[in-house]
Amino acid sequence: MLRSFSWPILQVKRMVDNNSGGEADNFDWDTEDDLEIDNYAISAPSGLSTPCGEAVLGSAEASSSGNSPNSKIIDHFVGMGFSREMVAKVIEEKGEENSDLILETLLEYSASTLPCSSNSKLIDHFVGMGFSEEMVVKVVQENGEGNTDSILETLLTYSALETTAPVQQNPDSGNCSSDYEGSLLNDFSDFDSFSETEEIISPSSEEGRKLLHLTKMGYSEAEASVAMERCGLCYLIHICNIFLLMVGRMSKFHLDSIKDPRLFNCCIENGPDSTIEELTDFICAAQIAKAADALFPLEDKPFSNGSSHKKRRNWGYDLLLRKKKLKLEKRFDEDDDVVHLPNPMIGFGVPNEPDKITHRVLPEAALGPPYFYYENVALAPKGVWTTISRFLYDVEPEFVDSKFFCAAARKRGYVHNLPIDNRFPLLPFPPRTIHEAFPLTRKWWPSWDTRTKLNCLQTCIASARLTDKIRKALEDSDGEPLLGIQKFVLEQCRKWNLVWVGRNKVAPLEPDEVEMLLGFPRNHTRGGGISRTDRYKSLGNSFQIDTVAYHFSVLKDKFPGGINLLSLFSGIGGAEVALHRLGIPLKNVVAVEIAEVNRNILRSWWEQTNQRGTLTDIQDVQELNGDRLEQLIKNFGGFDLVVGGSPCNNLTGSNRYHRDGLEGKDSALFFDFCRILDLVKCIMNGTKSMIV
DNA sequence: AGAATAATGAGGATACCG
DNA sequence: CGGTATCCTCATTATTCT
Repeated sequence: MLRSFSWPILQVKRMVDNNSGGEADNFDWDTEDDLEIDNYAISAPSGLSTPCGEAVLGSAEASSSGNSPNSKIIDHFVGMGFSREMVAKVIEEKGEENSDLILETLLEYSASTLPCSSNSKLIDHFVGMGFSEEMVVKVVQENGEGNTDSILETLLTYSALETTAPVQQNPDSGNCSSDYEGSLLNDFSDFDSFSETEEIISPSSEEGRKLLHLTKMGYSEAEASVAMERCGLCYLIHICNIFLLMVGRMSKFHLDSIKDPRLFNCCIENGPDSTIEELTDFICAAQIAKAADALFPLEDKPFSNGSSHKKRRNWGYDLLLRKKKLKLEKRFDEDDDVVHLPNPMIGFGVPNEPDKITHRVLPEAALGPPYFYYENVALAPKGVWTTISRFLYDVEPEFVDSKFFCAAARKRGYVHNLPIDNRFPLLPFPPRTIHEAFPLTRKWWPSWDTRTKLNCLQTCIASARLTDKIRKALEDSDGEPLLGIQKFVLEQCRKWNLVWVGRNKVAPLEPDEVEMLLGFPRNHTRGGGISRTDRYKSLGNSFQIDTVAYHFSVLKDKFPGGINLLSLFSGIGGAEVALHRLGIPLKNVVAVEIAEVNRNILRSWWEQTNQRGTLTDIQDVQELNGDRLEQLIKNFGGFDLVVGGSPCNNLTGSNRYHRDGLEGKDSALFFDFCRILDLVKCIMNGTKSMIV
């Protein structure tokens, strides 16, 4: 019942029906990996000890009345949800130096005072969570104020009734037994279609209230709309709140982590199996990660030996996700929503091949503006593409192997909402075979190496030792080498993309040869202080220009005056180069790229090609929040195209150590793509309707 | 000389296909 | 069930920089 997709074309044309309609998974209420509240209590304080989340900071500043030395620290803790008096008292007692100690004490106090706090305080507490005052008063009267758990349960049940009753008749919904969470989860996790869900849980009369509710909780209005549009996040938050209340704390800090888009994934992946335990697991992991961020300011980087702080940003997830992965593996065995890769891998069609598809029906939510284009490796672990598609408005991925465009294979999936008729390729055609690409090597090519295409260009090259070993093995045999040797050599050549450069001599490709194969201008990545290793790495992570340009070509007619481009994970500028080579003028380009070498490459290409538009580079996708986007969009009136190929290193088979799927610390940045795309859509639609 | 940076070599696992 | 492909990471060593 769940996870049924609507990829019309795929279903009709390519998919052998695999929708066997498995039974609904049963609920998993076991507590095999119980959340340890102790752990939580330890981890969270350290995280809270330093100002970290924007929201926390923001609220602290907003409410800050003076600049006395400890007003800030008081505000800090007040921002976490503690009362001002209590914070002041504790700071008086313990001094303001040791924030860990302060927090611990605060927690002790609040744990002991919460249950017997004054009636009005208790009511405020729940009203602060978004319940209406009347409802809270009523429920507190019914339940007595001693048992906050049952108050919350009842509140949740009531509010669920309030929103679902008009549409859905649930005979059990009247009682507030312990399985209420189950029914709630069933309701909100019915993700068959978001629009349907939306109808059920947010009838139009409720919408404004919910939006208000979310904005009150610290969401920007745009984010709140996204959340509501997506899956009725309100329920999710309620459920998380149960846990937070149990732990005895409720603060913006927590909400911050709930806002993490990965939570969507957590819930959606688990579907009806989502348990409180899993959700709380998730939050806990998020807290740990956040705690790490807060604990170690940017100056000292204990986890990374020098480079990205992205690494530690996500390390807290590892614990959880490893656990979760095991569970998922079990479940996915029965799951049959696996994306089948097309064979031949030509997507909706490639130049010079028959079987083109020129028409498809996109889900309404997917329609632009803006156009979007997302790319990643085709051969990702099971379920990854299903998730990606689900997050990108259920658009069917287009799987294309670049071997139909150039002399090297590159199997990639692209999710986009571009038109697909009247595509045209870049001219001149690049070399399509190894011999065309490297004519000088032809005379060294042995007859038994029958390759005509290279394999995927990767980020690493074969070692000198390997090519030496191959040379020796070949020299040892007179004339035609033994079949065993041939097989070994061929295997290594395929694995490492070796080419023949002399008698018995194979070699890895040079960086400029890779540039040529990928469709970049020669020396695109050369010079400017970039090491050879980095060149290989950047190139190996890049788009194949001819392939991407073929997909982008449909934009040429639509944007004769030029295009505004938001390029996420832009790397060495594959999207920019592709558009440029198509002759589509680049008006305003915002490129987000973490690696400095890559930003330099793009910047120098930009200058060398005498671009007349403006290039804005941003270092980290995390910087690109609603405010920043709003400002950018206001400046030049919206993006026409949002492009991104998020990190694949946790998806690719080449990764021996951390092939963790979409949850991997780098590949999880996919969710930032979604977040940003959603924001862009919201802001642009918002501005349009305001103008009109 | 010692620290920072770059190059090197070794090293499975997953998933698909026939 | 073997054959095959995969935008790779880690520890160590070499090189460059200060």
